[in-house]
Amino acid sequence: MNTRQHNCKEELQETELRATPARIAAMRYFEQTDKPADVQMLKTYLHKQKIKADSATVFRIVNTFTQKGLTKQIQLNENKFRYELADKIDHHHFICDNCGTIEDISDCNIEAIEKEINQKKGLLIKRHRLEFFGLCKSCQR
Amino acid sequence: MNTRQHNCKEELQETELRATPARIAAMRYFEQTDKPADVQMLKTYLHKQKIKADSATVFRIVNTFTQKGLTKQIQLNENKFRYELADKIDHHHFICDNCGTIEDISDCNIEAIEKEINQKKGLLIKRHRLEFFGLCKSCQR
DNA sequence: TTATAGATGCAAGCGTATTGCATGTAGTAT
DNA sequence: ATACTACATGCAATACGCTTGCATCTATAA
Repeated sequence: MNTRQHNCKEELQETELRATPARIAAMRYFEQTDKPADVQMLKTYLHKQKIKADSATVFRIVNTFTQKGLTKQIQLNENKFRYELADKIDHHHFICDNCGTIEDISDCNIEAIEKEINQKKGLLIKRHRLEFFGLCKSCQR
Repeated sequence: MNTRQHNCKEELQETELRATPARIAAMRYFEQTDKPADVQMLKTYLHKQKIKADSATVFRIVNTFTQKGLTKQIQLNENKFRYELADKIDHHHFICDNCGTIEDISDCNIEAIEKEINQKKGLLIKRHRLEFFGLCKSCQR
């Protein structure tokens, strides 16, 4: 659920990317759902929007989006990448072992931990990835 | 650096796995180094130990190890899996963007965060994965 | 409207990971 | 020590994610 309403076309032009139908629709996907998408999901979504795009194209789209900082690449213990908007406030994911649901988690205050690591070990931390696995509310029954 | 000294053969037998040369050597790899290994690395290591093992076999070895709880599968933003001992005390990884060095990080106290999430959202968290990315000490210069 | 840099489709190709089947071997019983 | 059996391995085929080269198409700007 992304409350901001973007003009996908403008957003693409701001990053010097041509506003092609496939890219506009992909952008719209990311803004309308908070489920990190893999290439197959995106491709399917595009087809439903009457835009048929080759897998290679979809791979290229997510790669350029990521490179331009629009999206970011994440891994949820699958042997493929997923992508989600990069400008969402810093958050993490919870993945249900049973049903696979992905839920956003925020307010983790990892920054404090990063600061401590920097002081202790001298590592310059730029990014982090944090995922939780377990059982969601309904799968606990 | 793992200070405990295991008898790899016994350890395998305890898990009802046959102590074949390839498995014993793989086990030894995991206990002698703290670098999470991918299949290629393991295969190369085995060859250096005069044990030639097919890639399929190495994949099967890490999968059975992981299934039996000896190792665990991790992802470091590459399109492949790595494996490391499962019984190491809870820790995380730092990966240098520049040179690729992997460093262990511990004492992060994620448990407190997990407890909070459980109370707030009712999610039952069983595992987590946390990785940091940035520049290591020598690459900062 | 046209020109052109950039995007796409298609097919080939690479690397990781899995699987079926025949063969080899560790562990066990004799 | 020997033979048996269940399990492990090698090999080849296959699946899948992802990338790339090249010809074609198109969004953008002149």
